[in-house]
Amino acid sequence: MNEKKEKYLSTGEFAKLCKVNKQTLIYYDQIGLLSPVVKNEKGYRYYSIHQLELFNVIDVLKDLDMSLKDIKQYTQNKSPEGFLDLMYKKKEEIVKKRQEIEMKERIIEAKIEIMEEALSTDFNQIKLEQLPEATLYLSRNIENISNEEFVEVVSDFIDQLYISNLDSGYPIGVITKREQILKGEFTNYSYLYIEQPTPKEGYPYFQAVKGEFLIGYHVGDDKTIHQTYERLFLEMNRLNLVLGDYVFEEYIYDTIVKNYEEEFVTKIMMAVYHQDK
Amino acid sequence: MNEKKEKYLSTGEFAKLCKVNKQTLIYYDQIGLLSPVVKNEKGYRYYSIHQLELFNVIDVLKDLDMSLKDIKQYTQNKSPEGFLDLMYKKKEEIVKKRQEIEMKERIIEAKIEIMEEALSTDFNQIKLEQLPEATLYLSRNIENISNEEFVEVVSDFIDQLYISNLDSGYPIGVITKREQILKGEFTNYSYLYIEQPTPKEGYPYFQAVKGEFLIGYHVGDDKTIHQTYERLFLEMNRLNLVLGDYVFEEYIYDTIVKNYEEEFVTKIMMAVYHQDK
DNA sequence: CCTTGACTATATAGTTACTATATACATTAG
DNA sequence: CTAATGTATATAGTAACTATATAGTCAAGG
Repeated sequence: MNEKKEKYLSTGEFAKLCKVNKQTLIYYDQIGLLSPVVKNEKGYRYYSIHQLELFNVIDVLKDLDMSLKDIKQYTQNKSPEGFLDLMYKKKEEIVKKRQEIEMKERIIEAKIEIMEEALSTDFNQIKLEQLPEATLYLSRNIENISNEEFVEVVSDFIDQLYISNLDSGYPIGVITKREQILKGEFTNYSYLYIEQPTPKEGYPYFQAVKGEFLIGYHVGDDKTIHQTYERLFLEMNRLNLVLGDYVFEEYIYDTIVKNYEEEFVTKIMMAVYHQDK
Repeated sequence: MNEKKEKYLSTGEFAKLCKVNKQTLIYYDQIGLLSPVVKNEKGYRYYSIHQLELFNVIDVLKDLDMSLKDIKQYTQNKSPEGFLDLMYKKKEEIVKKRQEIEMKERIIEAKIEIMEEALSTDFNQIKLEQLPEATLYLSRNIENISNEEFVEVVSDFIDQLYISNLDSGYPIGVITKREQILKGEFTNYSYLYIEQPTPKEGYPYFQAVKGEFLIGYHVGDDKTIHQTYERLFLEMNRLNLVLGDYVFEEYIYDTIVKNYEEEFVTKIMMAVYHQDK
């Protein structure tokens, strides 16, 4: 009969169950966070399986950015009510954490999509394409803006993306109006934007665009982008096209995948329509 | 015209956008992970907004347990192909990470459920209840087992839970057969089990149970559990019930919410049937 | 023009949660 | 009975910040 004898686990065995280093358990014992139920005369530690549940709870709390000190605070003053309160709080935190992970997953997926497209694109070719309707989240107007104002607009824009969970992982692009383009002010942008593949209801500042676009790629620094615009204008003339209201620019290769500005690639999408219409 | 002048952000401004401490950016500059595009003669750092995208990528990689050293390794040797490969790899990792978070969310939910039930329960009362069908994941048989064998069974059981994603957050319980109960060997358990609220197809070792149960609560150490069993037997007699094949025990209050064994609470669920049947 | 307050910088020390190493004693398997 | 494996303590090292101390910079107001 094994009624009397309780079943214990050595430090090594318990560490294996917890999937941590043995030293970590010794450390937890030292700081008084999780001590074995029994310590024999030789100083050997013995844990009970019930302590595995406690370890798992500690592990979850740790994952939710609770310091070992704060966790210890709780474990030294345990109660069902206190634990329930803690769990209510941590439930909210873990939902937020999950959403952040989901967001990061979307970012990775978006990067993969962009890179795959880029790697199968000939940057010398100019294409005429019918682009589908898209929903864009826009910044405030940034025409002829000062550096300080620009910083503020960008900050607000990024903050909005963050607090409203609008970051789709797609790159931030810029919109330039026909007016500026015709004046040759190719970098006097009007808005920042980010595409929203699954737009949410109830958000303002969205603008749908749809129609025919002339698409070209600029390789190199922004300062030389007029060269690519000239190539695009030539192609427009050749195809008997007229410039529409807006031009969209997106970085395809930027500081994330290239070390030098000369290797950066910007995708230029000009709204156009047929002259004979 | 602001064509020539590029727009820059100071360390403080950029830190706010990145949602990190200014010191962190200085640290990243020091280790050569992310340096500002411009550093003026006074040593002031100026970042471009494009660097925010790079920071975000670094942040995602960091979240996926990549060391700053390894991230630096990549950033010093950038290429679209290399980045795409990295993203493919990290996509898999983040899916795993999300699943782990989801699991932890389930654990928290299960703890809340158990605590809420416990807090509204009178541990002195013995109830007769019809329990619905439940799917249980069982360990190997642990009757009359030695300590070493027990450790192995528990390890295998926990490992299986982990690798098959079967941990529902519900507590691990024990099953004792009528045979042992009648012999008074209340702690000579036959199996460990964990309830599976959403059982997965294709897993063996599952056993459904359903029927009438006499439910009581033991407050205190396992060693005194015979006292509660005696109370349960009295109630069985009073209600003209006969012991069924199995008894289930689950810890309701254990080392997670109570500091002393005398305060632990075990829920005992005895399968019973009516004598006159 | 000068001062004040908010910014910037560097250098260095401290923190958290491990993790590794060195040394010594204990237990168990052949 | 020895070798291999396990345990222990003590101490030092690590990663990624984070805080502190000290000093230079800059723009705005009196």
